[in-house]
Order: sequence, then structure tokens, then C-alpha cells
Amino acid sequence: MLDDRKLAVLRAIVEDFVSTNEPVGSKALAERHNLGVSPATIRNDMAVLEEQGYITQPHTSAGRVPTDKGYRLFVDRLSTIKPLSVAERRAIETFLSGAYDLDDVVSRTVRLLAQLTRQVAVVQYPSLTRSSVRHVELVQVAEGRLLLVLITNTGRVEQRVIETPGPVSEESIGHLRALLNTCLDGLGLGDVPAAVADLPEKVGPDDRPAAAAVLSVLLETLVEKHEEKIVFAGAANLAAVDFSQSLREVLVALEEQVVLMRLLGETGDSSTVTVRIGTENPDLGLRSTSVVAADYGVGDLTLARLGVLGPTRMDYPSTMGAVRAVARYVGQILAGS
Amino acid sequence: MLDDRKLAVLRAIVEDFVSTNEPVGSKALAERHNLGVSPATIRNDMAVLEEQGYITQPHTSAGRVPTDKGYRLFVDRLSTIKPLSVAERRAIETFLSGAYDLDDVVSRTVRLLAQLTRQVAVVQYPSLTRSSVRHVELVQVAEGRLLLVLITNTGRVEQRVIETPGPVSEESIGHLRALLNTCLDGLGLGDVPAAVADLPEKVGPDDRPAAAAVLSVLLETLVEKHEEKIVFAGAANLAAVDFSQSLREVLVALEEQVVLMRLLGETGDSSTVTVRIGTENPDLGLRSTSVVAADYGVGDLTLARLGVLGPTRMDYPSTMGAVRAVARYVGQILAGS
DNA sequence: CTTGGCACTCAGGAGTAAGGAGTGCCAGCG
DNA sequence: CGCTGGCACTCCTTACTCCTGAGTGCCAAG
Repeated sequence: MLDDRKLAVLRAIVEDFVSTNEPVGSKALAERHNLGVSPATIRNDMAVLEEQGYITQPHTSAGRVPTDKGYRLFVDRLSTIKPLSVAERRAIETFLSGAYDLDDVVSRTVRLLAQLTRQVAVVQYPSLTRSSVRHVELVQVAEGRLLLVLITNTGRVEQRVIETPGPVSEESIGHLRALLNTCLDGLGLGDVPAAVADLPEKVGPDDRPAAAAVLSVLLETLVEKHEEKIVFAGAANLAAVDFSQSLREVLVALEEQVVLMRLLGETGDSSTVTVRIGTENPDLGLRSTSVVAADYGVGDLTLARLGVLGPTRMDYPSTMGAVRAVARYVGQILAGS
Repeated sequence: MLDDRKLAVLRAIVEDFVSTNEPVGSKALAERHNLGVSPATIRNDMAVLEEQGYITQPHTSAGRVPTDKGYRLFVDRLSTIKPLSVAERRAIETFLSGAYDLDDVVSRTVRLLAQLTRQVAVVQYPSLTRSSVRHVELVQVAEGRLLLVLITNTGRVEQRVIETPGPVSEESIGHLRALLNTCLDGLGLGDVPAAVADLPEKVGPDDRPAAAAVLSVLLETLVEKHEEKIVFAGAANLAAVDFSQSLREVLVALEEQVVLMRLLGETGDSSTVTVRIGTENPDLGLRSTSVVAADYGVGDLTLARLGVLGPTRMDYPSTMGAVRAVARYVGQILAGS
């Protein structure tokens, strides 16, 4: 129902509109792209494309603008992900490899992605449930108060204060610590609750209350922090685009972890870059924004997602290229640290 | 040179302009505030105030608008900090006391402050140089790779990976750990470099290289992370105000840690709330923003700063009240954890 | 020193007109 | 049957003008 030429016209419309931000007319199309036909012919094609819902006119006697459906077709069938230049790749590599801990990796990544795409970047911390325990540390910081530090294989460090019912001897703490480490080492965090269920029974009766307190805090940490840690950068890039009225809504969304999580979408829907366009987004008020996201991880293990948020009028091929490249490099960096 | 009535007029102008965002004229002033004189008189006073540089007109035949100098006089002599309502205080208390670690305290604080003031809030993490060591942990996470975890009395947890020249025995690590803790426990971070200078000499010759590696990373951590950790929230509130062109610049500034630090200003210039108005700010491009900031800490010890960034046209008394109150509560929370 | 009166200024909105980009449709051509 | 040039039509955009009203500065009188 759409022959090759009509698809070519749609592609040209998307490309021109993205670069000029102005409705594109038949005459301009005929001039800038050598489609080999006259403006009148293009007009006929445009009429068909509009009827099918791929493009629309802001008003009579204006050029055409792609609809969400039009962008969708463009992304799915009319474009290919544009790889980054060698210089860009090298820049990513050197910038990321300078990081010295997980916080630093994440914060560098998000800033890098924002700069590459000139849009708002969002990066999720490696999921806790997909990580495994590397080390558990228990330190008495004051009478009746312990600090639990949980280090995962992805470099995440979670810390919690534990109020114990009474003072605990250094010896008991050492015992408890050893116990925790032997029974948890290398274990996936999802399996921790089952593994520690019988912990209080393994310690002497005097230490039971303390062990129980530690346990409850440990389990709490796993559920509370869950997947929720997520950061963004590049809000300034929003001001450049003419977001006008919706700018506020976008900023609000960015500050809500929950909304951000929903925007990035479920992990693992596909092994490559995914795109959500305009109204495809779950969130009202972000109807004119698109999200380009991808999973990252080490090897086969998916750790979390990262992505970019921008106007529907976006350079999808380049953005997708940047997101894919950054996701890969982050995986490499995490694997090496 | 400025009698009481002229000051009253200035105060009225500031208050009206802050609440309406429109240049205020002599007639409106006479109606809304009972100054006991006619508009004509007020006009004369206004002429004087303008001549002295406290107010200005956007254009002939418009009302007057306060200048930075006018706001300054208002803040210094014409207003008093407005205490929060009981309900607000209670809300702060319950919200902050729910926090369970330092990250959480800081993130809650910044969101709280943003919401209270309906502006952009900025909170600096407790300064490392003003903290002291509570515990040092050393863990072998892989062959030739150690993890150094530094816990301060303010709850900050810094972690760094250390590559050792070769494998290190568990025994050596234990020794090193004990050594570090005994010689650093309770020490101010500023004093750490001196205290550990002779550390390599205290260990056996075999462990020298490892000790040196640990040492260099430890010292690096202290200088690199220095004071620089700082977060903000409430960017969405920027969109509400009519910041127009400068919005982008403000957003850029917010994402630059260094700029943020400079904006908050030096700690300890005064024991109470400080205000920087418009051009008093060190940063170009933020000429139409004001910063209201205060130190926070536990007891006499100042830990860091927090504050609010907004348009010069701001409700200073309320904002100052909120900043002061939040700073106090944060201190209390930190003292109790 | 304060006040009412008065002429003056000027930003902002409404109304109008010209310009132009782009369309839809039609008739003719290969 | 599809492509093309021509043409009338639509309607957004810009510029221009005019008008109104808020607010001022100044002056003369109390």
C-alpha cells in the first residue's frame, strides 16, 4: 500500500523536518532530495501519507510534519543506526576509563551521554537483584549501633545503620561477619533472603537479638533500594529545544525516580536499542517526547538500562548510535573493574 | 538621607513586586499600604529612591522595580526572617527523621528544601576535611585487587579500588587494616596525611609495596573528593518563574559542581543565613538570580552548606526562614545518627 | 513639605493589509 | 494510468497603524 517512492518521501520529510524544525513542503523536498519526480507528484504521495496517518499539516497551506506513527515507521524500516565516528568512540573510551568507582562510572556515563546526544540522559544504577554479593562488612560504630556495608560484584556499596537491642561484643560481631560472608559470598542478591533465613539459629543464644536486627536491616535494604537508583544529566539541553509549555512537565518527570524508571521501560524487551515515541510513552505530559534506551551489562548479564530523552523531533539514527555505543562501553568498563 | 517613610516605600515596593511580578506604581502603593500620604508624595519619594539607585523603571511610564541594591537594603534592614509555621516544622522533622543513611538524608533534605521554597535547592555533602575517621575497611575482592572503604563520623562512605603490585595474603591485609584503624581512628581527615606518612615503615618488607599502594589511594581519595559532592533538586520550579532566556544558563550552572560550590559561597562567613543578590554572584549568566544559603553542622562544628537558588525577585523573608530551619534540622538529624 | 491637577510618554493590544508558502485539483501528455 | 505544469485558493506571518491606559514629572497652591 506504500510503494518505495512514498517511503522515500516519508524518509525525506522526517530528515528535513528533524534538521530544520519547519514543516516541509513539496517543492523544498523536490529540490533537496533527488527523488526524480516533480513537486506535484510528491504532493499526491503526501496526500496518501497523510490519509494513512504518517504525516500531518499544522494548518492548511503549511508543509507536512511527521506524526508519531510516521516516526515509528521511519525508525523501524527507513533508517539504520548510525555508528559513532572513531573520534567519538575514542573519546568515550578515554572518558569512561578514567572513572574510579561505581558512582563515578555512572555520573561520567550520564554526562557523557548527555553531551553526545545533546539531550537529557538517564542512567540507572546496576540493579541490585541482578548483582551478587562480593563482601559484607559489619562494623560497630558506637555502643549498640552497627554499620552494615554490602558490596556487590558490580561495585555498588550499600550502607545501613543498625540499632541493636544491646551492646554486642567484638567477638560476636566477628563471628556474625564471618557467618554472613561464608553463607552469602557470590550469591545473587535475589537469593539472599532464602540463604539467611536460618541465620539466627547458627549463632549463640546471646547474639540472637543482634543477629535478628542485622538480618531485618539486610532484607530491608534489598527491597527498599531495589532497582530505584537512577540519575539524569543534561537538563540544560531541554532549554535549547523549543519545549515551551511542556518543559515544566519534563523537568518534573526527571525528578521523580519512579517516573524515570517507567520511562526507561522494562529491561530486556529486546537485546538492542528500543525507542518509545511520543504517545507511546506511558506518561501523560510527555506526549511530545521520545525515549531511546538500551540495556547494559557485562557479558550475557543485563544489569540495568540507560537512555536518552528528547523531543519526538529527534535525530533517531545518531541518538540510537550514541546510546548503543555508550551502553556497550559501560558494560566493558564495569566488567574490567 | 533616606527617612523612615522612604524606607517604608521601598519595603512596600519590594513586597508588592515580589507578590505580583509587575512594576508597582504610586497609586497602587497608596491604596494597598496605608502610608498615610498621597500618591504624589510617594512619587517624590520614588524619584529620590530611583536617583539613589534602589529602584528603577523598566521604561518611562511604567511602575518601579527594585534594583539589586534595593533588594540588598530590604534584606539587610527592612525585613526579618520569617519563621516557619508549626505545621511546616513538624513536616520537616518527620520527613527528615525517616532517613536511613547519609545519602538518604541529603536527598531528602534537598527535595524538602525545594518543595518548601518552591525554588531550586542545593545541598552540599558534609565536608570530608571537617570529618573524622570512624572506620577504615580493607577487603580483598580479587587477586591483586583491594577495596578500601572509608567511613567518616558524618556517615559518608568512600570506596576505592586499589590495584596492588602482587597478591597479598589475608594476614597482611588484616595487619594493615588494624594498623590503619589504630592510627587513624577518630582522626580529622585533614590530619590523615601526616599520620600515615610513616605507615610503610611499620609493616614487614614484603608488604611494603601493597601498603604504599593503599596509602597513595587513600591520600588521593582525600584530595580528589575533597568538598565537591553536591546535589540539587527542584529544577522544575525554574520553569514556573519567567526566567526566559537565562533558564538555560541556570540549568548549566546547576550541573556544574564547581559552579554550584562557588554559588553557595565560602562556609562560615557568618553564623546565620547569607544572601547573594543578582550581580553580587560570582558567576556571569546568573545575574538575575539570588542565592540564600546557610551552614549546617552538629554543635559547633560546621559540616557544609545548603541553600536555595531563585530569581532576584524572591520572597526573601520566607526563603531565609526555610533555609535556616532546614539547616538546623539537618544538623540535628546528623547529630543523632 | 504635601497635595491635586495636568500634560506627556510609551508599552501593549486590536485591527488591517500585504506577502508568500504551500496546497488541492484539473487537464494534458507520455 | 501515472506524471506534470498551471492555477486558484487558503491562511499563517509580518508589518504597520492606531488607540488606550497606566504611570510619570512638574507645577502651583495649600
